Amino acid sequence: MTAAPHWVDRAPGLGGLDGQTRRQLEAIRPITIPKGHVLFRPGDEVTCFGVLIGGRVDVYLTGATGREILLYSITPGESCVQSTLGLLGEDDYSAEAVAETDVEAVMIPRSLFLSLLGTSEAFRTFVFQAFAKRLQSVMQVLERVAFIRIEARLAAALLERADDSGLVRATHQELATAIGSVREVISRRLEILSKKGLVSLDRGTIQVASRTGLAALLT
Amino acid sequence: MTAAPHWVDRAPGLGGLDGQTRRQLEAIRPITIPKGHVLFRPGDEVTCFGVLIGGRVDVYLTGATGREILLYSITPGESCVQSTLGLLGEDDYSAEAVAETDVEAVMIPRSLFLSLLGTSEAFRTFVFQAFAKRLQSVMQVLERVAFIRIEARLAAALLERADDSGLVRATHQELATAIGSVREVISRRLEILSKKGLVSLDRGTIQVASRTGLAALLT
DNA sequence: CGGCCTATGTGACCAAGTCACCGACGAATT
DNA sequence: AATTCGTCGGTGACTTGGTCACATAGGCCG
Repeated sequence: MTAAPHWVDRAPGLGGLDGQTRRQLEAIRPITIPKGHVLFRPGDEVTCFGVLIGGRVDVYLTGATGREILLYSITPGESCVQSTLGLLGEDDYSAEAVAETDVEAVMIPRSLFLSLLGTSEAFRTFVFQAFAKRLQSVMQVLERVAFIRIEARLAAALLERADDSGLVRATHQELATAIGSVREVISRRLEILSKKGLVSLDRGTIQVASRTGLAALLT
Repeated sequence: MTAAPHWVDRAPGLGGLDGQTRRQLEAIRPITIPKGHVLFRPGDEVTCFGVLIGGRVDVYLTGATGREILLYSITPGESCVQSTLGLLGEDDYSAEAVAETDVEAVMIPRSLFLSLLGTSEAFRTFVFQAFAKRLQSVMQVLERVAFIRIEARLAAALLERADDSGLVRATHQELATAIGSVREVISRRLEILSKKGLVSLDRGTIQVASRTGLAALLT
């Protein structure tokens, strides 16, 4: 039988590790986290540096009124930048992370994390690039929320989430959170899109009828 | 006569440099940039890692319509995280940086920057912490724009900018950009605040009359 | 069937942004 | 002093988006 590759080899950014670093990381056993579990909330103390091996974790910013907005999703091979923030800046978490699927992850303790940063160029690069990527993406979220109108953001979200047959499995609430709006607004927009024949609606799903029609709304 | 301290000693985060690193940095001569100069625009290629020694640089995100929102200000001792993004992530600038005062800065070439990251723990910490700080602050901007109503954001901006006597030197347009809104909305809000007796208005300045009154709007 | 949870629909209203234009002030020039 | 010009601020009409309160409606399970 062929053994599954070790998790270190399943994290794309972690190539080029020297032997010692690799052995230190290999010694850590991945843990599994059930779907729906909240990995951390605002105010939680940061104790580990998390690297995702399988599944998906969504990170949300929560407002005082309970409204939430999706900051980014963490996919396999990516690290949790919120942890980096906390470990380096001594701050607590300011966002909330939810396991959207069952999740497999590696938790690197603070002390090892800090030591690897000093000793391993490859590890450092991994952490830095993850950082850069997240800052970019948070800036993009800000740009969209601040400058792009709902119709365009919604169309983009639908196109992004549609599978091969054009089906989007999401509630209006989920779409609203993803683009930083509220359910009622999304419901109304979707109804307009459906009257235009661009989508058809069903409980829990949206069928994209015309990708080109939606794409025309992106400007 | 007493010589002014070298610029390396005027950058708070750069303590604890080893001798070699320090000498490499000391060899770079600061440059001066006149007030109003645009240091970079979206799409510009990143060539250097900038550290600010004196003055203030504001970094804005610009929307398609020309609307701008202040991402953060760079003050002495701080680095330009946009540069870090570009140097590590191979991306071009996505924001615009404007010298708000005459500015004194040190431009560290890409090659030296990358080499120092590998050889100097102190330099690495400096870069990382700057990174963490900016990501935090961009997330805060997003949180405010997405969740906090204009009145509270404006009150916060006024309190933050008021000098000892409560005077704020800013145009309505500047305040609007700082909090991610538009001039007309700010003008109207300010008029309401002035009718409530919390501020008095003049061309180019706002006099805060009641800090406690403004503070009550922050919730 | 009846309860219950979740998803969605809807009207009224409020908050914020857009557009177009006006007037007021001040500095520089004539 | 009068003219010109650029910046700053005021205003009305309108559109978009968010809030609140409540109404339906489907699906699941006892």
